[in-house]
Amino acid sequence: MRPGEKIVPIRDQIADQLRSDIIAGELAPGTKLNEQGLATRFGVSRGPIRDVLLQLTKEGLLVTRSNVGASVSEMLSPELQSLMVDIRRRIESHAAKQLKGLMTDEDFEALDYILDQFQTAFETRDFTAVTKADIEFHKYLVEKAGGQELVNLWYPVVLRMRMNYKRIDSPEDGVDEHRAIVDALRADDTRRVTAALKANIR
Amino acid sequence: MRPGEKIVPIRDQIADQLRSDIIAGELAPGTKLNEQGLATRFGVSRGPIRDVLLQLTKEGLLVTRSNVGASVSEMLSPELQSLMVDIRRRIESHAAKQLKGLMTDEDFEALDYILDQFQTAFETRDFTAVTKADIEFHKYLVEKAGGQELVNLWYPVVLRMRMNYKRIDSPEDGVDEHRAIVDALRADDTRRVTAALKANIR
DNA sequence: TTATTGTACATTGTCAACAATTACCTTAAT
DNA sequence: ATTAAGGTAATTGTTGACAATGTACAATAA
Repeated sequence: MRPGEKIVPIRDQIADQLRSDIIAGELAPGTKLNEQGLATRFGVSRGPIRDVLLQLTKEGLLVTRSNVGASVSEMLSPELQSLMVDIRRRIESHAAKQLKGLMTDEDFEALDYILDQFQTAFETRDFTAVTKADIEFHKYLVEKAGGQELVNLWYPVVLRMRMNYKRIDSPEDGVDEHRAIVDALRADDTRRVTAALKANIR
Repeated sequence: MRPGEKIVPIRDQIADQLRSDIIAGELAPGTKLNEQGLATRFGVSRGPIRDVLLQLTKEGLLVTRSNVGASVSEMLSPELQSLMVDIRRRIESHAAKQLKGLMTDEDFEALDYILDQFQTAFETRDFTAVTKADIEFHKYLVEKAGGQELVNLWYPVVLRMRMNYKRIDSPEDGVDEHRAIVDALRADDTRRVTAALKANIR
């Protein structure tokens, strides 16, 4: 197989799809997810669907009650929301420290590519794609800094934060903010990276 | 049915068992978990086992590779470990704030009961039970303060922290530290609660 | 009318068989 | 001896059928 050609298990694809739907608000909080329905929709049996529902439940996007099923989580209380922001900042600040002297040309190339997608998505008003690119950008840094381990901690926090945003407050200056982060990373200036991240996370 | 008599699904019981084994160190990092083996051991089919493995993977205790299987996670790096401590303190400090004026007599009764178990477990040198009681204590507070939502965020952090402890450093004065927390809660003194929690989390 | 009980239906939980993928071991060539 | 290729066994992924549970509604009694 050609290197770089990666195989994505169907269950991950289904999970991505549902995550997008939830974050984009197409599945409103409280919406009940029927296993058989999803199975038919995605053309698989209920087995993989159950895996996906369990996964999204652990990520905080769904709430599952025994023998009843899964439904989309309600919005976070303001208190929890600000706690999430706080924790996410902590994690990414931590990542910024670890990244000192670690970024390679390939990394910057990858980040630039993600930012291009971000820009395009923003210009075409595809806010779902904007959100995905935004998450992808930060995820790249978090993974680079702390590996899958850190991503696993960080991911549920971001998802829960994103769930609470309306599509309207997609930041006009999101691209600039992210470019500021990349610039600070290029300068290998941890303090500036941290500051740029804090400004971007809200 | 009498209230308080709760039904625990077998899959949760299996998950609890495996969690204990991992945290107690009986399943060393890197140990591969065989689905069929676990199924036979617990007398169920592979279905529920797969659910459990996926769950523990999301909690960070296991690492799963596609088409290969699940194995016990490796220890955290010192950097990640201290980040975990930091985040856990943030969460429980947040909980402390929310608990102001919220604790009832029933709550204190429940906490005292957990502490009794803690004491007994410690005296009989059952360190697995000590750990469970310890986690149960903090979990009670976190859930009371922020509901299942907050527990879902907090739980993986605690589990990953606990995994890295040897049984030897089971604190001699764990009981006292927890009594201090309860006392501060009784006095409804948020600052003291926070301080007591911070001292206990390490 | 209201509360309760029983019944039918829909949905989730579990299971065992089958398919797909990976890991291991044997064999052969350099 | 080392490495590569092939085949076999073990393991995970998926499926459809069946069991267990919960929900909704209708019938009944207070």
